[in-house]
Amino acid sequence: MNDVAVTHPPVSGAGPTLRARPFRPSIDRSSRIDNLLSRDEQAELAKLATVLDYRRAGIAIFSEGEDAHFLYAIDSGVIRVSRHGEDGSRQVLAFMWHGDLVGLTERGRYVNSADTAGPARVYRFPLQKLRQLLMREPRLRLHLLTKAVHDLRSAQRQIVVLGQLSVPRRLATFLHDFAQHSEVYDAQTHCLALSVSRFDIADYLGTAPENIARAFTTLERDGVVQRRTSRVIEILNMAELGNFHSKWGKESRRS
Amino acid sequence: MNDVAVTHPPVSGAGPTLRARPFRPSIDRSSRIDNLLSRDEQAELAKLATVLDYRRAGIAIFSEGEDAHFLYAIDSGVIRVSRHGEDGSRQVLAFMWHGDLVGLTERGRYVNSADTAGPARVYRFPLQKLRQLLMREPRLRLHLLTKAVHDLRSAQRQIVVLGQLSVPRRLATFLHDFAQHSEVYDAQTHCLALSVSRFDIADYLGTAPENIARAFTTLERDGVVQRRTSRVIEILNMAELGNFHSKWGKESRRS
DNA sequence: CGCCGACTTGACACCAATCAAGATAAGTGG
DNA sequence: CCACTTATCTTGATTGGTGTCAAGTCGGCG
Repeated sequence: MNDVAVTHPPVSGAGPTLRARPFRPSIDRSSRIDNLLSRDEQAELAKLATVLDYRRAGIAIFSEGEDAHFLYAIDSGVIRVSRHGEDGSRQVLAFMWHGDLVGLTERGRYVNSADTAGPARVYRFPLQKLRQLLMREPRLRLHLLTKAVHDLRSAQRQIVVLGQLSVPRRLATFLHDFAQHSEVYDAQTHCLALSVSRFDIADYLGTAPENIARAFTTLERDGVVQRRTSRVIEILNMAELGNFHSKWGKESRRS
Repeated sequence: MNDVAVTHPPVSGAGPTLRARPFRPSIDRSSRIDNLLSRDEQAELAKLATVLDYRRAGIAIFSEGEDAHFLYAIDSGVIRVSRHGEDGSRQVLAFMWHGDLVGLTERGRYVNSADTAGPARVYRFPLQKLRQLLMREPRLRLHLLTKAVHDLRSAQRQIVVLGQLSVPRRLATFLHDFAQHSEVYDAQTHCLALSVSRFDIADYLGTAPENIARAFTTLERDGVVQRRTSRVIEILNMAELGNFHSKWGKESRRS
């Protein structure tokens, strides 16, 4: 019944009944969406945007292989970007936050899948009109280039994490990254509210949920974190979490 | 003595004695460098370019953390893009080929290191002048955006490889990708000339050289490849090489 | 209050990391 | 051109980390 979205349906395909609502260029949290863009450009973008509200976790925004008609910009919530194997395996490529763009395509089709990791609001832009706007507004390209380069750096970092680090160290890195987002980290209490499941973390770090639990135990034993509940983690030593080459790491080999 | 480059020195820092030589917009192999660019734009780019010739493998083009002054476009050869751990470990992020751009930066510094995996020729563009040109030529941004998005897809693919696949399957994927480049793959004889060492492959696939050798043995046992020499691989079953989810794969788990 | 899913812990097998050593190829100097 | 030196590659043996199956605990929701 309430399983999906609301005021503006998130069903894929161009919904004829969608009511376009302007998206707010400047909200309390500094919107990274519209950095670099002038007022006019923002206004033009806003005319294209549709607001989608997702009520709960696990709702598909789009799936890999589908014909791509939209680009999505996240307003609030956390979006999982993932890729699925035909055997049922899943690799979470990234968790996306406020200001991030989602909807990477290749030859007109989505390369990845995206779904909600919890309640979320996103802006939806029709690719066709976005392309036209892109032709008219060269500055918008620079903006997209900045976004793409940012995502590229993140992806490369994840390659290093998966290629070099042990599971406990991967988890430490993940927690460190997650704690950079004030939506889920309270710097006062040093408490991190995980908005994703152990399955999500496991699929993001290329391992199994059981190993995530074990890795938490390891980190607790070494005194860098403390589980308040399974979803609320108190961070005792943030510096150690972010330190790639502290203990638990795999080791090197010579060239 | 001859350890480094030639007609146009590759030493970092703006070399005052460098002689700018126009780079050829269209060479025999379809140059992916200048797709989407008009003649005028190509000409402008050419005026900025310096040609660097690297004679042998292992020469650093730039290193992570350095102040970034140049963007590099590969003409011929294979370039390793990698990141180093303070413990001596190395993760090869990508092998770059003719037409690829190298020199990702963050806040004015190179994020990665790049060095030659063999003799190579690259074009070098001063970032300062490139930025000016970028302001004047909006189409160039679209070109760079295309490149960045391409690299992003490649990086995401590598995340899946490292996160999901066993070492033999990773090697199979690597060989499949390498064989897409006609510079090193002879479609007639089905022979792949590896221009990189076992160390390079190991660091690219997040494992050790010994395991690469073992993975080769596995692939041979299953009849998909055959080592002619350690650097020349005959490919017996290309389809199987590219099939992510054939045998040797790790398995799934449910959500 | 009780069911159910998410999380955790334990046991065990297996893949991969590591150390050691031998085989092959390549580069160097006589 | 050959002999020597050296790096690269391969194989073996052993250990440790992680995948996997199984069971138990915790917490939330009906």
